[in-house]
Amino acid sequence: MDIISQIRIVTLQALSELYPSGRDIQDLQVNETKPEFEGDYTIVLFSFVKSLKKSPELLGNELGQALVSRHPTLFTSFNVIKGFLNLVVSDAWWTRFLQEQYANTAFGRKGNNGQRVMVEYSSPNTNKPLHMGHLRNNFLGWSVAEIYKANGYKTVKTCIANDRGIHICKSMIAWQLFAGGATPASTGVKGDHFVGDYYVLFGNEYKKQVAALLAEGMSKEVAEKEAPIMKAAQQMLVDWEAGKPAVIALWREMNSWVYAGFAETYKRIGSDFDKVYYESDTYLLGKDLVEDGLKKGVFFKKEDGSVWIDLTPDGLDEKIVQRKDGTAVYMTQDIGLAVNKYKEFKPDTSIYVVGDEQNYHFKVLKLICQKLGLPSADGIYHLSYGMVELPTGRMKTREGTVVDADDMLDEMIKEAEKKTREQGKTEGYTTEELTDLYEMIGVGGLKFFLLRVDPKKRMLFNPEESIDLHGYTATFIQYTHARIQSVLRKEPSKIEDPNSLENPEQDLLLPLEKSLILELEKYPVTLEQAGSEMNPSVIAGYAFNLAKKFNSFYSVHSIASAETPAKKQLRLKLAQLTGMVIRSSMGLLGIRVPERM
RNA sequence: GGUCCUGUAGUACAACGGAUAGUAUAAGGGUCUCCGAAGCCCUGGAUUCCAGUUCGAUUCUGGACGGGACCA
Repeated sequence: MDIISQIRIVTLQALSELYPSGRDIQDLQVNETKPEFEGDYTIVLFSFVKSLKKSPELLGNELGQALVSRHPTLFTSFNVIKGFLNLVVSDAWWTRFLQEQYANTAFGRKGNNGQRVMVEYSSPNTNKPLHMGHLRNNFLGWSVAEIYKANGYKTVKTCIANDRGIHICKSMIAWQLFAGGATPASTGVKGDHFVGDYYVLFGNEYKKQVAALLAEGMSKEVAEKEAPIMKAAQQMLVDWEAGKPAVIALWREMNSWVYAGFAETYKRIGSDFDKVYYESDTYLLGKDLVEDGLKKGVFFKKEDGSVWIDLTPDGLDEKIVQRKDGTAVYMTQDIGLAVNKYKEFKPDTSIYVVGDEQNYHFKVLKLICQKLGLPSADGIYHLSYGMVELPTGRMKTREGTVVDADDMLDEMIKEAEKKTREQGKTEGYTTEELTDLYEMIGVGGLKFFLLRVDPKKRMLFNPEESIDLHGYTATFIQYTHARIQSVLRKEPSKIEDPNSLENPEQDLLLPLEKSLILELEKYPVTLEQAGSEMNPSVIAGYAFNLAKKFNSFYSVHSIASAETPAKKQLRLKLAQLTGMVIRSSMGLLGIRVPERM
């Protein structure tokens, strides 16, 4: 059990025995002691001085006295300052913790809890390549799934490919008009970029046509509707829905180019899915649910035949769920897909990693599902993340201000190579090992940069800063790992002698050793917190702090030539566990760590 | 018009209602005859404003002013 829980339990016990009157104390706070005071953990006394009718000082002293005398193996001493009871945890407790965990490769991970979580993320449109926003989405979704896995859940990673609709028709029309039969293979252009280029061409041509119509005296509104290329795209969408073979064939082919392109990028960033849904399969879903909802009286029909739900009692609006022509809206599809997901995987929780511009949509989705009485409804959770902005403002595809994912990855890897060369520590590496190392540093750096921020917050992406390899970065942590492995490699005497740590009187823990152990001990709790908050940035912050603590420790105390054999064993174990926890926590972010760099 | 999110050093990010608000960057200084200096150590700067709740507010409530998103 983790130390804070343990302290909480013994404290509650002591309190109820000392003061039978105040048994129902709930808000017991156990915090880390601030560095300027003596102690490891602190109990905040203010919250229950009132109910016990004692001064904080008296209460603190009585409680501290009781804790130290009843649990001599846990606490060695205490002090009371104002309303704070500071407890010193015994070195023996910390060394026993280290002894028990240093070889535990699954440290922090939980066993199967029987719960199932589905995480939908990535979900790209198939008409253009991925950009920074998609990367934040991918990294988040993948990492949250891994964090759940580590917390004992069964996870299903899923993705919905938005493979149909007007956007892809625009690329298709432009390709027909301007490509002259060119393909990714014939041009050597990556498939998603290739198709994206035609999407841009469509936009340019459309602008030209609208301008021409305006010059003829047409109003802006009419011109935007009448531009021939737009009409052609809309016709193509109609033909697609009618299943016209030539259109379907072209659609298939262009999508296949895009998928090939995506596959390359996914491979590079390590994204994977257990199940991919396609909008072309799901866009008609949900129609029978509309019928069902009408029957149940959850929905109502307007005079024009459109179907709505009234959410004004819930503080929202009326929301359309089926158009008057009987076609589905996004909401209906999403309900249908939610039902399908539930049928196939029975998740207890179904997480959607989608940008915060869709907060309203998901609120409504969940509410409708609940009103329909769908079993999946309560498990729906929108993991909403903020937009990625550039120093120049928001990214806009149409204004060409997007940062392309592939370009950014290339740049990061190039920078990693440059800096690694400057360091000149890679003697004896093969070419493949070098390539792998550059990717590890480059891709890892980008992932860390995007994951270190609380997901729900908007974040600023500054390309200059993102390629920095110092400070709060993946590289710093990777470096720490490499250096730990270097020490362990050089240390010929194996870690052994399980009893060597049980001599606390002789070998007190030094402050830097202790602070490192305390940090290591927090890993399981941190992992739980990251899971319950669905927040990988918690892990990122933890891994950084851990690396920092190790570096501080390492720069002062020698491992190889420790003062005593027992100290050496202790430090070797510390180093080994630190290395393992770094690897494990970075792994949850999808970031690999090198043995050397 | 309505709903929701958000405001912390020059910049980017932290802080279950708890002690003197942390960290990174950027300035400057120190540090490799000794396990990896992509490191370590030292030195300055911030809670938008006004009320309220509380022993205690960056945190909770209301308002003002900024920033952002969504709904028709």
